[in-house]
Amino acid sequence: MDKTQPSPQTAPPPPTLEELRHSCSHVLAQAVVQLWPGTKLAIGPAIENGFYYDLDSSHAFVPEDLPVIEERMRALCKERQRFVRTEHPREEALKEFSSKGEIYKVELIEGLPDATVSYYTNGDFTDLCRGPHVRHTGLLKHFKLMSIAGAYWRGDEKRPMLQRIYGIAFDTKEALEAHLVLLEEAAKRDHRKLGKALGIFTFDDEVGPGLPLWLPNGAAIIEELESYAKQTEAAAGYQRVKTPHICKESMYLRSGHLPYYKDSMFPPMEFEGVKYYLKPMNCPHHHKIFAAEPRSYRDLPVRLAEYGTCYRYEQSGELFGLMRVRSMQMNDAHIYCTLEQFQDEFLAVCRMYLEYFRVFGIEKYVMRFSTHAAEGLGKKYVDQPELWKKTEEMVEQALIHGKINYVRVPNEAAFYGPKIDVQVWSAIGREFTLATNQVDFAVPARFDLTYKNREGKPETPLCIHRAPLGTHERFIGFLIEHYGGRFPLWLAPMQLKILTLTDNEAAPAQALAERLRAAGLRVELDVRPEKLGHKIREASLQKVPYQAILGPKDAAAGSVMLRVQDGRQAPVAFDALAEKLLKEVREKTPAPLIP
RNA sequence: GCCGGGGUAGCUCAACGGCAGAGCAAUCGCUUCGUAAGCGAUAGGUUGUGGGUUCGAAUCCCAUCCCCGGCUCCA
Repeated sequence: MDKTQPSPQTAPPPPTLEELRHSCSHVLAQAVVQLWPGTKLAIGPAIENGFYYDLDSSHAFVPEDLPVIEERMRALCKERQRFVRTEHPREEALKEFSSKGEIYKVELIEGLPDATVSYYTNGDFTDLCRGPHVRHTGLLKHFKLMSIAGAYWRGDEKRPMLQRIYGIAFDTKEALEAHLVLLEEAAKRDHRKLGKALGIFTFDDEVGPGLPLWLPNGAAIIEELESYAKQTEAAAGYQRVKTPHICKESMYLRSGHLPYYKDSMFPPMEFEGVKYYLKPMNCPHHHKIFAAEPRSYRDLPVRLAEYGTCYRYEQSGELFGLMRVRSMQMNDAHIYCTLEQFQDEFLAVCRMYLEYFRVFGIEKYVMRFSTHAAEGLGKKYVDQPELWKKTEEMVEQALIHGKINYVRVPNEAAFYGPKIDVQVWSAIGREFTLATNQVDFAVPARFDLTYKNREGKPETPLCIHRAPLGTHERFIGFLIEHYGGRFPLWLAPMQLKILTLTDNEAAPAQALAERLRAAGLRVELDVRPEKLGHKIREASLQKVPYQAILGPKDAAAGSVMLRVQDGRQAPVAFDALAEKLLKEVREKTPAPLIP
């Protein structure tokens, strides 16, 4: 009923998501201050998919507060208060906020370089904010408060912990609802939930947190992944090695890991006066294999691969299902090569990634290229700054040359070289960090790794650390969510379930199962005296790719009715069944096929 | 590690100071059946663990372990 509404020609552009989200966080703070006067305000930025506000209140927020706060926010929005931006000299703002005891705002202003700072005011509420905001609160409609959480002030664990309230905001009702549907869908696909329901893995209090136990169905997936990886690596000229799970302290002192990563390693065990550590990575062991024999430039590149089990003492609060664990099986390999060979080797690794993405149906990916700190080389730098820079240039050139989709992220490199994190997006658009690769110029020298060059002089090789399939733990966690538990035939723990109609089919069903198993297929039998609908339901809930229905008519015809979960089906002769399924397994068909 | 929320049957959950329950799964019987739940019966528990308060504790308090949402971290 806004009579002053401007004509369409002069209508202001619709608010952007950033404006909506900033404004929502402003109104959130306003509502909280009204409900709990004296709450100190910290910061309320717009974030991907939403916004949050950090608050320091004598009131301890509980989830039940969220609807109360949200109701107050909606009341404020109904008032259609204009947001008014004002500029104030820095000193004046400092004085004003310190007089109010807004210590966090004071610190924020102190960190701002500009001579003036901006406030946004609506009604009687004013907040320090850079903006931008929407014109008035009436434009804020499609938002929802989601959760409360603790957050360290300025992300520093040594500083006070504030209370953070998260919300989401969109420009349309449809977008908000779509996002909520996505969250629901994500919850349904949660690998922890599906992993349990499908009998893939479990945790046990007495085994310990972060130490997954792989159940038979999980082990079946592991075996398939591993054999695929081994096949791929063999074809790419990798050699397989095996190394122990522990080693002496001196190796990690030499590698340089111990000073940096001691906190993330399980404490050492000591015997015969020597400390031994569980290995948190395979690199030093592989370096020792490289060093085990004299190497010539003719031998390079040397590619050593191992599905090595590593142990990392992740903090208890960091553990998360299969995604962050304390024992992990890595699809690891180290490539030792010359500077000249670097680009080809690096791109071959990238191509292996792309092939994996294709096979697993990963459509969106990005390589995060992590370099050294922007200013100087920082503490992580070991020695030889020229070589460090050169390595980064080499990596970046290889990425460009190979037309690899990458983004540059400064200051997140490993201590021995630049890092490439592989981000992928699952079928429902959730982001995962699957794997991380490093280019290492530092550690081979520390291990005195050398090869004889053409002139017979010793030279230090470059080392590429690569793990395209990451760890079994994280990769299978990703696959569960990516496929929603409906694995392609080659990975499915149970590939086919034979469902009988009457007792008369029990014997032929058993014979067929034995035949298929002998062919190498994972087959289960359901001969219980249950109705077919019941059996189909159970097999569907177990997400078995194929159901083979065997009734009197099928038995007479010498075939089964091969059914997929969505109900499509076709008869397949006993004699043709194994080959049909094996073909799909060989070809790694993404979804079950009905002839 | 930090802030907050949780932990009840194999699973999903109820009971919230007064006899610990339901559905599904399981077991046993009946049913021999054609495309996502056939019928009946039985069994299933030291309410995560250890203390405390109380006539009485799943319920209130303390400690501890584990899980969840975040923060921090992620070689």
